[in-house]
Amino acid sequence: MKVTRSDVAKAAGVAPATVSYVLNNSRQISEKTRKKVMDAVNELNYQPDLIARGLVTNQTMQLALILSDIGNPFYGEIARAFEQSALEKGYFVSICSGEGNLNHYLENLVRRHVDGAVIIANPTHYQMENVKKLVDNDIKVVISGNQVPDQIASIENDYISGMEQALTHLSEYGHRRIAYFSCFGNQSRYDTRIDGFISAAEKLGLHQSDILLVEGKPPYHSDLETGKEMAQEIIRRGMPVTAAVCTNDLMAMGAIQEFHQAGIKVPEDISIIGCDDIMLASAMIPALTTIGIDKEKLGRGAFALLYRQIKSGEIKHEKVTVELKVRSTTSKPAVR
Amino acid sequence: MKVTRSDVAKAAGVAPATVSYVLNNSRQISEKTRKKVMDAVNELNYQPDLIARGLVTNQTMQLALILSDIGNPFYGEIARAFEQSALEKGYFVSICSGEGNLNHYLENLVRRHVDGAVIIANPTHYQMENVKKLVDNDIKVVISGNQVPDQIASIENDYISGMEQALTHLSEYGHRRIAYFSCFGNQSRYDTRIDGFISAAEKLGLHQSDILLVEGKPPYHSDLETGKEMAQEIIRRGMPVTAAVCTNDLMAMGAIQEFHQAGIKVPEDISIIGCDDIMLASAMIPALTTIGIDKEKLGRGAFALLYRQIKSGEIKHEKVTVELKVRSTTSKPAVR
DNA sequence: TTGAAAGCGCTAACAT
DNA sequence: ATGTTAGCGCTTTCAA
Repeated sequence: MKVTRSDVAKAAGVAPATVSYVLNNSRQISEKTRKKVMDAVNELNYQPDLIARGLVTNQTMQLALILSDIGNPFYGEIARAFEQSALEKGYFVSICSGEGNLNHYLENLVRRHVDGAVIIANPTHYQMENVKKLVDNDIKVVISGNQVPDQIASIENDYISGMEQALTHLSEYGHRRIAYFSCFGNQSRYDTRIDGFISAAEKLGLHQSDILLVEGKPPYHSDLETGKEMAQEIIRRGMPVTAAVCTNDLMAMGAIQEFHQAGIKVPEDISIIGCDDIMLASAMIPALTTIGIDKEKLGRGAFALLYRQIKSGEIKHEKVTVELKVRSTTSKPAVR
Repeated sequence: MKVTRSDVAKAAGVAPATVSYVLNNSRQISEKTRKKVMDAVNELNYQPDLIARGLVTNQTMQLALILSDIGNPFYGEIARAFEQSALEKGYFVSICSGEGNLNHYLENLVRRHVDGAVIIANPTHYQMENVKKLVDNDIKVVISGNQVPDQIASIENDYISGMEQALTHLSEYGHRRIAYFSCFGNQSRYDTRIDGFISAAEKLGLHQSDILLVEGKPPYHSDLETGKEMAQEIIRRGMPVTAAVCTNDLMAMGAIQEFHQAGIKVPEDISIIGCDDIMLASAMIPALTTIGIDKEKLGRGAFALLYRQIKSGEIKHEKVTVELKVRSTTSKPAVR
């Protein structure tokens, strides 16, 4: 049978409220009473019911982490970091994934009284309007990977710098004709990667006709399959580029595999750069050159931002630095 | 401001309870009243508060998925499948990961009144005793990857068959000296992989002195690093085997990388077999030969088992078939 | 320093 | 067919 506060009160010979007071440290309590209560608590192994508490305090000590796809190791690694730091502060985290249904989740959060939510997801998978509803219901929100209004906290990777590092690296090797494999539409301004790619290309003096933007299609997946399809497109077009930068590592890996199967060598025939630096990027052979995202920092940073907002209401916008990891899928282009 | 049941009742001109009755379909209601209520509900966009409801029904429509490491794509893919099917039935899922702290989580679950929990984790990361506490508190439980008492439902992969398939495959290629890289201790009986390996080796008539069990060390991680270390050990011992089967793909990938760096070719010099068939196993080059686990089936099956138990109390033990995926990290051993 | 009592938003047993 | 009422287990205001 479940032990309640009343059981403890009875055992300790005090009023039920007193038990709450000592457990929450919300009142001066005599040493004697405190001891009586604590003894009973330990004896009965009493743990306050969080649902009941939540009903009155409107605090559930529960956070939601909303992700495009928990099966993607990139999100998995972020989730690990986020969860770890949330746990340290006593929060429970619900991970909400499942591509199409993100809106459904958002509605659920207010009914469940979560204290806060972090959204790290493809912007095409949810509506900002629904996020506003969270805010209206006093649920604190932190977003990554979208254009957000000032009133919503955010944490973003510095993709502009990342793309510049990537293109500079390729340029130094002598690449002039470079593709970008985007999981978004070319007109999308959600993501700064495309802009970063374009402006870096300009800065390096690449001809506009030499850069090739391969765009994604709804529902804008960013997985192995997407990368394969884009590689196929490059092959179909007769290999008009000597290098390609991809939206993420999964797409890069898919592309590499596709090229490999077509007998096109990476990096000899085409250099490939990914983005994210998932754990396996460095383990594959050849090791993937990629724009390294600090997933630990992103996950922990997102929590810190959320926590701060819950505690003090402060809304901040943070930027996380990224660093190109030069490995073995890039090299000088073959002379011809 | 939050809209409550009373607001709806007032707007519809009925008693608060009536609102509950129509929403829950728990009583005969005249069409007229039903319409009045539903109109008010839609007008005000009322959503019953799940915390309040949970307090009285003791049902939270919330499930916990307890995983060793959500950063490991194997678990990520399972989580995706589990979450998907839970969502279809209206459940919310909290993913609890973070290696050392699993016990901490288990305690939390009863305070949060989750309706059920699925544990797919390294048995060394939690105590069965704590699981019993869940059961005592009427939280339904399904476990995978551990030895469970009959009263606890389970879903297991048929590793025995998997190992037999793997060793038969190697044997057909002519391998006689084979290692097993375990993330567990050799004495561990949690996991059927070791047993499966040993009995398959016997069945195939391999000499006991030809098989080499490399065992893990506390805290029994099963990641890239572990695989690397074990590969080093094989190298240090002068390559006494021509093939190795690993506890999971991550370890296999780590091992392959380590061998590669030492100038030992896979599969020419040593054949490697993984286990899990994570998404990237087929994408890497060379593609990984691995014991394929049906993660979709495992995740969905775990939910189905849990759901059934919640609805009818029925406790079942299920076995999921596995299938060796022969790819490119295995070949005939070099003659010498 | 402690106790009593109201109420969080809901369900369900009891009345009408 | 509908309304009234008693809790669920807790926090917190008000009283002593």
